[in-house]
Amino acid sequence: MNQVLTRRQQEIYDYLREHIDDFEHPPTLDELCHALGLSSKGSLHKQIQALVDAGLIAPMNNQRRGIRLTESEDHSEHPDELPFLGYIAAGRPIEAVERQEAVQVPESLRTNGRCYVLEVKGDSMIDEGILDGDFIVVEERQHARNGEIVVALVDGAEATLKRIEQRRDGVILHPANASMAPMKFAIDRIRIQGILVGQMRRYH
Amino acid sequence: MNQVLTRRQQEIYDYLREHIDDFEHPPTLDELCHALGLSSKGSLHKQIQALVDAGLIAPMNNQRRGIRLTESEDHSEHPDELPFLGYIAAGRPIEAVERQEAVQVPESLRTNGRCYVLEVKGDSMIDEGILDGDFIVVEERQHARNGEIVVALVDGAEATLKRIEQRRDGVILHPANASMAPMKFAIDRIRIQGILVGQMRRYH
DNA sequence: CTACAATAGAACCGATGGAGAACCAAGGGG
DNA sequence: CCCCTTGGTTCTCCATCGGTTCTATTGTAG
Repeated sequence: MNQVLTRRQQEIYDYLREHIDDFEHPPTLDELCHALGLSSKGSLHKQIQALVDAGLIAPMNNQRRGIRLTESEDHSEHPDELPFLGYIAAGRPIEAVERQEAVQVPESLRTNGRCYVLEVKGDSMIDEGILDGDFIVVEERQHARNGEIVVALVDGAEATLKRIEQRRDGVILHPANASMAPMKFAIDRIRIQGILVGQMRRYH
Repeated sequence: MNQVLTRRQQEIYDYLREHIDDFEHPPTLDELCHALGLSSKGSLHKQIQALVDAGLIAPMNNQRRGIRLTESEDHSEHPDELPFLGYIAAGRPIEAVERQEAVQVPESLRTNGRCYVLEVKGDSMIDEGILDGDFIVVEERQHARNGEIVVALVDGAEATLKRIEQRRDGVILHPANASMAPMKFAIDRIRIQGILVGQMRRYH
């Protein structure tokens, strides 16, 4: 069963991991075809079947309930905890914490995607109510919609937390601090690492 | 018993979770049919039966008006949940929520005392990074140290979230919003209801 | 050239959801 | 105590949706 995926299979699987939650219900083959720009559900079915064989998609034996990813079992033991990866400060790489810890995060502050927790250092997002010392919940994702707050990697080195605006001719990162100016970059200098989905602060 | 729901079954279950409280009594099949736009209670019954088999609806053996959701067993013991009491807006009493709900709150955001959760309305604490729509965790307590952020009751009527300064001759409540001024009260006009110990925000 | 991935498209067919009728049990009113 | 209403249960019938299978075509790597 476990074999290597073809390039297309990998593409489709990646697409599913990212977008399966965009669907109201688990998508049918036809819906997925449309979303992927295919026009033959027969073709798609072959790819899906390969992913089923690889154990990545729940097999649906002639049932009609749409396509679901197999549950990743690594969430099993601590369903209410997410990994704490380290500290993020504007303009420096994410400073990883030496030994991986876990942080309790309520369901409502996360998504179904892969999430992790960072602690914010610095005041670059202070006007959005994100303060030094706050914990943020980030969903691992490579694409963002304009206006979302993202963890972005500049030149593969500096990590930063900013509101993003993606244009044809470049990417603008907007800090939320009156004393800092937006910065514009060529598209290929920016890599999105995740999207801000939650935030927590303690006062004691 | 436990199997995956079909699309329609999921729809109907979602509908029930959402609207079952709209009915005066637990609904009859006919009422549900009407609400769902069906015209045959026989058909509906088939779907309901599937949900019963899936363990989501309490089996109703020939009882009338017997459609009830099975208590989600996760209500049983949730040490990680706190009661959600309602909304707090500066200058108004706490607006209690009709039916008490619970909110997951990580341990790190609460204390050992009795805690509860409120949703913030308004911008009076914006400069402390507490925005409209944020959830705050409050420890029930009658006394505060100066500088703590408290839920205070003014004249037994208005609830408000402010940083507190207690002096010999009165109590000063400091908003965290440049456009609002601190207010001073006689000591006996203010009753402290709780202390801010945590805060959560969701971005999705 | 051969092998294989990828797609289009048609054809197939069984699961699903819905209509409607018949049946049955409980309760209320006379 | 009987009858009628209300509402749950069971049944058959049927259209359609959606997963599956097949074949044909094209592109590409070896």
